[in-house]
Amino acid sequence: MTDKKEKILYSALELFANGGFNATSTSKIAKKAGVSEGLIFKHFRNKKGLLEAIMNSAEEQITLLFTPILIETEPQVVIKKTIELPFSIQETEYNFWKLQFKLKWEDEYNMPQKMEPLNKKLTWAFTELNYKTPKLEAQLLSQVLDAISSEILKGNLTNRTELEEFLKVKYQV
Amino acid sequence: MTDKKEKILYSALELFANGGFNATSTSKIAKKAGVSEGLIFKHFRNKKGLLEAIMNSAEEQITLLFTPILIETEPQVVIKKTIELPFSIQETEYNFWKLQFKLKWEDEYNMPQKMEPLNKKLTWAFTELNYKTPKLEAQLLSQVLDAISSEILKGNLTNRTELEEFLKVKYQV
DNA sequence: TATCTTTGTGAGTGATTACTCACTATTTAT
DNA sequence: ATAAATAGTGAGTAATCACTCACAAAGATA
Repeated sequence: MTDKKEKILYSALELFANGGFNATSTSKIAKKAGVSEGLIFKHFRNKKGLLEAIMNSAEEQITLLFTPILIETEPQVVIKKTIELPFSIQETEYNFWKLQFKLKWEDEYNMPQKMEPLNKKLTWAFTELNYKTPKLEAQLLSQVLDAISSEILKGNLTNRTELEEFLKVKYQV
Repeated sequence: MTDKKEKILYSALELFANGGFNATSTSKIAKKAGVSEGLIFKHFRNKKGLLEAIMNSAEEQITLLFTPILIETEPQVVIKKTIELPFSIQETEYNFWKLQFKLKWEDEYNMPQKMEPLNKKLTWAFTELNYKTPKLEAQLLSQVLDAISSEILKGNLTNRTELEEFLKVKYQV
């Protein structure tokens, strides 16, 4: 990966995440990246290919986040680590996740099945802990974390640590 | 409000909600509405004015939804009615709310303070019911409902009634 | 009926769009 | 050292964009 190719990807990510895909022109991206507009099409074929190049790394990123939870054998720790997920997002990764969450509203990129492995594991954890309806408990918790992640990324959440502690107390983890 | 003006608004809403504001051209709107493109600008000045005309009715719609909860005096009923909110959205209103939720990701239209009255009322209800941290409970519940609304509007929620019942049992309402 | 206002049209505008292509500069392989 | 492959440029293109404007039709008012 050349330096300029990386700069294109990075600039596109920031512009797509904050302004949206359609509102971001290839000329803007080129300008921000400090390259000629033509180079974008050399490296990524077309504008959509540039978005897909960004999206492709999402798969790995999600795996990276989920793995420590999926290999956990203690049900309480599974829930604890899941709660910690949205609060562990680094600020340098905000643009990346902002784009992911935004794109979930586009039919083409809305892939709810990506959450399935985590949901399965959570259902198992709640079963182990003798919750009456573990499947619904898992669904609820993952929705809570989706909402919290959204609020964090939008910059609306002022009481992060307070909320994290509250959830841990609620689930006794 | 003339017939054609309404047709423009309705067509724009559907296209904005499903394709996004920037991806929807004024010529597409005119075509769908069966009017000349120029009429859009006669009625709404510019494309953004058209979006704002749609957004203006959001204020009233939210008030309409919140009022029955805000005037409620029984804390348990406040929580019950709040839980019922996302499940009471009519399918004919999906496009409208889809657009609202999408726009929450745009800085210009992200207005978290719109939820404040409901949050205040929920905090009061949880206080009455002797919850230890009523403010956080209110925050959590409204986030849950935000997430559920999103899933419904995206078409990802297959077990609506089951989830609604589960929440009511959880909050004993 | 005559006049004024509102509603509506559609061709035309300059600006911007995503993308191409002929070309040059720089690496890499032999 | 030379050839081939890759990285990079920037002017150019057709299509589309939001928007304007001169004008016509329809309604309201007098």
